[in-house]
Amino acid sequence: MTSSPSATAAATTPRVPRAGRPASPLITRRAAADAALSLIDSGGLDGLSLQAVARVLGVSAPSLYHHFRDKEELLTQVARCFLEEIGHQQERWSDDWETRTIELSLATRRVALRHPNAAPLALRFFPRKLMLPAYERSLVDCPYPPQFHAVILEAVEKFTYGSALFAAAAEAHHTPAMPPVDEAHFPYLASAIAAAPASDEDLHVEALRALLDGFRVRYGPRQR
Amino acid sequence: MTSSPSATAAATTPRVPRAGRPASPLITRRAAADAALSLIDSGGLDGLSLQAVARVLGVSAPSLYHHFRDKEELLTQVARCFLEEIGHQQERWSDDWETRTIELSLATRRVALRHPNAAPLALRFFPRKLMLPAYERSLVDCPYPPQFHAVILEAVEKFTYGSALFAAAAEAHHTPAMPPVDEAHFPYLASAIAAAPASDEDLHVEALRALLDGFRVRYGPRQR
DNA sequence: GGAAAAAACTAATCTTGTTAGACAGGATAT
DNA sequence: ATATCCTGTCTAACAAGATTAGTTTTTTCC
Repeated sequence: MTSSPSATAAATTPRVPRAGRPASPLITRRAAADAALSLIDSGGLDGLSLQAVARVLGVSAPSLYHHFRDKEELLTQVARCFLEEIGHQQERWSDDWETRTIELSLATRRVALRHPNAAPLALRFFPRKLMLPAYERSLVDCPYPPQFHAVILEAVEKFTYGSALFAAAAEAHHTPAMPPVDEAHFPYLASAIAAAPASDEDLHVEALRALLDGFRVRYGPRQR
Repeated sequence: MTSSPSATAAATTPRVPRAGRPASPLITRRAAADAALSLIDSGGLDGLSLQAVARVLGVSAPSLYHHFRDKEELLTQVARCFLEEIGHQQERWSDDWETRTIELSLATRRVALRHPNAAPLALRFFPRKLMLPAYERSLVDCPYPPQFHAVILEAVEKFTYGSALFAAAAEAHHTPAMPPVDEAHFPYLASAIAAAPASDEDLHVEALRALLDGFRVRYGPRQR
């Protein structure tokens, strides 16, 4: 965005060292975090080195320390980018509470799958402060009494991130979500898998719907 | 357990180098993983070095490579220890499906909180193969029709690990599960927190109960 | 115009994962 | 018994990478 076009050019060309303070900064926290995220996507979380980030930006590694206290702080920023992307998944969100809850949960899962290597960062550097508006938004039109709001928030959030993180981990390690199951040893499990929803996303939504049904029966108005 | 008492003694005494093959191996995969887990508990995941593990065992770092291909493989073993501990949390598990499901979920959460720094390993190196018996056990007496088993498994597992991992992360970083919330900006959220269950564990159980209620209403026998 | 701060650089350090190759005690087969 | 091989450890050395120190140039602000 704000980064000059020369920045990306410098990535391919061997970096030509410059001296002194440049007219406009070569590094922004934003650009560095974007570069890092992109490198993590392609090379894994452990594979990320400050040198690599610096190379993309066309600067030397120690220069990054002018913008970040240490690598941790850069990763914090990456986590922030990651979580922001969830909000940008959809132009408009549904007005119906249940529908919107499902939309948000799915969006989270999709972003995790788009950045499987970076997803664990969301766990390490979860910026709760930044999430507060989202929580508030989700409660404003929540159709259940306030004394149940905390439980509802907890249940939806933890299920959503649990699902997203595991899906990301499976994707990152190129392992199936479930290994081949010997029907002789595990007959119940085998038939459970055989009868499972076609796509993992369908499975996710169906599980979430069960939870939402639970809210209705447990916290909703008594029928009759 | 199997490790000789001299092993722990060597941790304090400066290691006296020995030559050649010892009568009985100084290193076992088990002892190494235990040592690593313990070091991770006290010094964090990033703080773990092979040298430190070796020091505890009273050997030199490269010796570990005779038992593990690389650090990853050691960490895999640590994750295995971690997950095993969940099963050892309770002597006997309830015969009632719902009760046992809650017991297992809570046990998972507690182990995560006992090893908050190690918990993320469960995500990176989830040994699905080893979990199969647990899945099967959980389905044998599941009171719902088989076509719903996959969804039920998914929902319970993902919520459980989501909750456990986030609780662990909060504990590891010494940050509260929820930051102080400005009542003026986020009135709904503020009152949700004020009315939340007293303990985080109560919150966890209550959320899980909502999910279990959801299964009942969605997959149980139609009333009337 | 000069001072101070900003933003980059180079050089150097230190920790760590990992590899290579040596060595010695136990196990096994003759 | 003895020669041989295997095993489990060691020491030495490397390469990568995070981080610190100190330098230099340019911009900005008075």
